[in-house]
Amino acid sequence: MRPQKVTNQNLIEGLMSVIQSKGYNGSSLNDLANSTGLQKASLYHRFPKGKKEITSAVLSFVEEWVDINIVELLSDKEQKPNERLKIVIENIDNLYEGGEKICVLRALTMDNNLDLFGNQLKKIMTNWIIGFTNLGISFGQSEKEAKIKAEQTLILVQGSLIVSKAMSTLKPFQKSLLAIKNMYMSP
Amino acid sequence: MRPQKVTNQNLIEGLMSVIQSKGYNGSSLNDLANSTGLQKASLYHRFPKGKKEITSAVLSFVEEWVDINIVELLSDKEQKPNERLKIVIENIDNLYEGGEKICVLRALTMDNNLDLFGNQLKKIMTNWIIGFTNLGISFGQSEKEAKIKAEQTLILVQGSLIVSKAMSTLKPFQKSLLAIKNMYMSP
DNA sequence: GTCTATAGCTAGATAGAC
DNA sequence: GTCTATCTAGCTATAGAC
Repeated sequence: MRPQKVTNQNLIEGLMSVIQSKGYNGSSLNDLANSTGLQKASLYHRFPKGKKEITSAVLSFVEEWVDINIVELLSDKEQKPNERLKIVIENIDNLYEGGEKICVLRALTMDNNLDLFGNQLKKIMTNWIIGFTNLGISFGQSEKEAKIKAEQTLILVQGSLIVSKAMSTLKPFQKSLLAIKNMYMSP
Repeated sequence: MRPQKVTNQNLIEGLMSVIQSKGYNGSSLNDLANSTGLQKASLYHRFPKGKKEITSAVLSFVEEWVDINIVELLSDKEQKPNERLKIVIENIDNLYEGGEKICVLRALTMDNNLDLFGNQLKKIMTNWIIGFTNLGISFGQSEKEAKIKAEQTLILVQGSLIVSKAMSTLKPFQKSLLAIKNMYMSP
């Protein structure tokens, strides 16, 4: 067997950036192959089911990323709630590059793709909400209140990314991150 | 000349529903033609520049709809602010069919089509924000405060539509409409 | 103004050499 | 495991009859 030209890790990062900016239907296998330095046929060797499998792998990567960089951090009772929130907000900011990047999740919520990836999308969003719910509880909120606010954080991030993109200014996203902070830190 | 089989109005409504659910890259000319009852070639007769022109026409329709059913109503000083808000919230609810429908604007901020439709998207969102800013001012807010809240309404609607879609429940959207009401009506 | 037919192309996917 | 070459289906877009 020949040696791998590209590690799986680098592969996924390249693939994700294409899907993130062009969406599922907008990303051709040529685009995807070019982003990795491999040929189309080689991509099929790694992902026999083609674009669907590639996208699913990207979503698995995102799921893991969210678990590590959001959910677990927010749930870590060894850290003060203030500190947890601060770090996670920074992570979210970095993930979307300050609001420049489109969210992979949004890119896949179109009708034709929901059948394919709906379960993975739901899981990632559910985990995100669980993380922020844990944070709210640590801040002394009731579980019900914490859940409502947690859902709100997801809505604010997703919504502000759209508005930022369409209005070509990063301010709405940045302001929403601030609003999330204030939601928890001030009364 | 033969008679038109379909009026322009009916044409646009069919076309919009396809683009709304499948996105720009996800909508083929066959999809678009089928949704209208015309053949592909007939669509080209009505929209010589093809899919781009079709999409642009849909966005013009949306722009007009927003102007009439949101911006103008919110700015109408003959009506009490409470009343204006109530009616507009109902209109938004109907537009998205309670949260079932994807927003055309979102569908087009996605696939790297911003080069093609960015200006129209920006205009529609700007108008939306102007409308709600006028409402806020009528409620006694400062212009600055009103503008911030207006932008917030757009973020909440867009964000909650995504979350509703992904989580397959209409609750986030419905709760966000309520939150918008409370944003203006309660202190 | 609408249709059928088709050109020309690019998409996703596969075969087989190395 | 990666490559070149190629298949077929679907795409956008056009030509021309009615």
